[in-house]
Amino acid sequence: MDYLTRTEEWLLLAVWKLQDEAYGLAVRRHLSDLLGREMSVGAVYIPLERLARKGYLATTESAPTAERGGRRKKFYRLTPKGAAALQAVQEIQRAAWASLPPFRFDPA
Amino acid sequence: MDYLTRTEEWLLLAVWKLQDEAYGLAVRRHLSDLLGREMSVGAVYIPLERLARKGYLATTESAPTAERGGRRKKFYRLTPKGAAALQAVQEIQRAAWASLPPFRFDPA
DNA sequence: ACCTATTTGTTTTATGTCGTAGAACAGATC
DNA sequence: GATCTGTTCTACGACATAAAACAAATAGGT
Repeated sequence: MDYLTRTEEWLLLAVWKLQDEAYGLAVRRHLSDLLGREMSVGAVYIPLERLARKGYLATTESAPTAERGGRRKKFYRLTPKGAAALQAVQEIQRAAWASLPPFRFDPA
Repeated sequence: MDYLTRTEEWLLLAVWKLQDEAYGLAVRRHLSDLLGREMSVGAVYIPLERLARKGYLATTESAPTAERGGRRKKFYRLTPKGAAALQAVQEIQRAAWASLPPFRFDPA
């Protein structure tokens, strides 16, 4: 596609919004919430890693936290390249939705 | 995904905009134009057929026209179901982009 | 009139990437 | 050790794409 896919866009936006709390499961909760439907674990982690590999996200490992099950988290943050990709796709979106005629459907 | 993919969205919008002239190659030209990059033939026809199969588009065959290479065209038009799917995905988009903090990147 | 090159259009084929569910694994606290 | 939070791995279906094949029409020279 050369442009971000939709899930890629949503993941980048989730990371952006969550700021310092953007790790896998938090992103998953955020998006499940947004979409009104549970996302599978793989549907989040795999694309996140791909986005990191491509330079749209940067990662840092946290130290383990003092919480029940407090395993070390892998935090993501949006890179300038990621922000640029978001902007690019949003501009296309705007253009694609611009100046549509009114919707009519004539069964025929 | 359960939501339209991005190419599906763009294809539906192109069909919508082209109205009575929405056949494969016209859609391809329109989108290549919009995206500023040539789309392959398959990248248009295959998803279009899938969208028709799923009920987002309806099709009608034209009679051959009196033009050079005037082979019969296969016209698509957006169905109410297609319009509803577009609206659904657009609402999620709006929500996803809402209330983002300002973008900052601390290399670190 | 014919014949073949060209044009417009659609279908098919093959392949790589993406999306997804779910199980497995890891490491911490209770 | 049971349980909780978190990440990685595995396997498979769906989607995206390029390019070739196929189809059916006209154009134009002879």
